[in-house]
Amino acid sequence: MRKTFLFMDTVTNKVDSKGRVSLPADYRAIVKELGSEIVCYRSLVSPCIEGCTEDLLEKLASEIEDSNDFFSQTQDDLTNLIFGDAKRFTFDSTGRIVLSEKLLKHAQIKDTAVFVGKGRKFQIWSPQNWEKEEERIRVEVMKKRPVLNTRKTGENA
Amino acid sequence: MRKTFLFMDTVTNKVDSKGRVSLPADYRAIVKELGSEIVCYRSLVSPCIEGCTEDLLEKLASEIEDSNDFFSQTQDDLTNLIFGDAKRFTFDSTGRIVLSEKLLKHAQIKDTAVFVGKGRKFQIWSPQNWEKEEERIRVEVMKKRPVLNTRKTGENA
DNA sequence: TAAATTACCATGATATACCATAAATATACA
DNA sequence: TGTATATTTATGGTATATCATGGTAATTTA
Repeated sequence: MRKTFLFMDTVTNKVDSKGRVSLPADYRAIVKELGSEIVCYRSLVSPCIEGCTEDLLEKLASEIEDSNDFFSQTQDDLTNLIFGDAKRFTFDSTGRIVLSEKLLKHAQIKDTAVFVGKGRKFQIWSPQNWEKEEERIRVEVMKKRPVLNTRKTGENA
Repeated sequence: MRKTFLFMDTVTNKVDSKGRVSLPADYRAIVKELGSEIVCYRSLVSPCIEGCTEDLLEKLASEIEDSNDFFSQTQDDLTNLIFGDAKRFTFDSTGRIVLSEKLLKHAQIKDTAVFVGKGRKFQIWSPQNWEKEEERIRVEVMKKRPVLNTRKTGENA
């Protein structure tokens, strides 16, 4: 039995004319082993699709429910946005899901999708947008690096 | 029920044309006993590959998850950088992993890999780069410990 | 019944698991 | 202490399984 469930790595797959795309095998293995399902929604801040297991959304819902934080209203609103947008995506026997026109348009994906692991979540980008985003992140993280290095879990790499 | 799990020592192994390389036996023993897997990613600051057990990344994921909120931009950047680059590496019955072209290129490794233990993590260097790095570290340490630097020959330093 | 959606099959490319041998290390024994 | 033997480890080669992807059949739905 596996102990860890992390979406990792960056994988580029083709998207056919029907919006079909193979979910990376590693991702499928996680979903299968958790007995969960994949949920996708439009990222609130970036031109990309965001995905996670249904488990995680459930956890998020519970947290909001149990929270007595006065300032959680913002997060509550954001959560509503996501749940309003999210949709389950089951993959067929060959491991493909069919992304909707709405999602593809938001991420500006035509015939190629880039899956980017984010631990509990993952993102799906167009190659062009991901290239830009990767560069932005690199610059951003380098700026904050000294701060990160003081953290116990901070990578020195 | 082992007490300590530390990657130690420096081991040099061959890398074949397919990127296959034997993980040092001691490293394998740790992974096996933890029931975990090896995860590797490009070092952000050095021309080398970094590795650790999946457990460690899992812990990191949980900490990020708990410390920041679900929608934090900082969290987004961090997770993209770390998990987007990291990849699981399972070794076969003979103890080898297959390093990706991306990792090998970053570390400038051709046919020889140097494994360097770093406790919870380890690094993989090309012989040339490791030689330089070792020298750099030596100089750095000496700067910070002038007392030790009374001897002119730093052979045993 | 036409269109759209979903499930299944086929195939080439790639990655992975396995086998055999060589080298290195540890162990046993004289 | 030195030599022989056993055991673990490293490495080259190859068979096998997996994966991504194009195509098609079955099913739904409008």
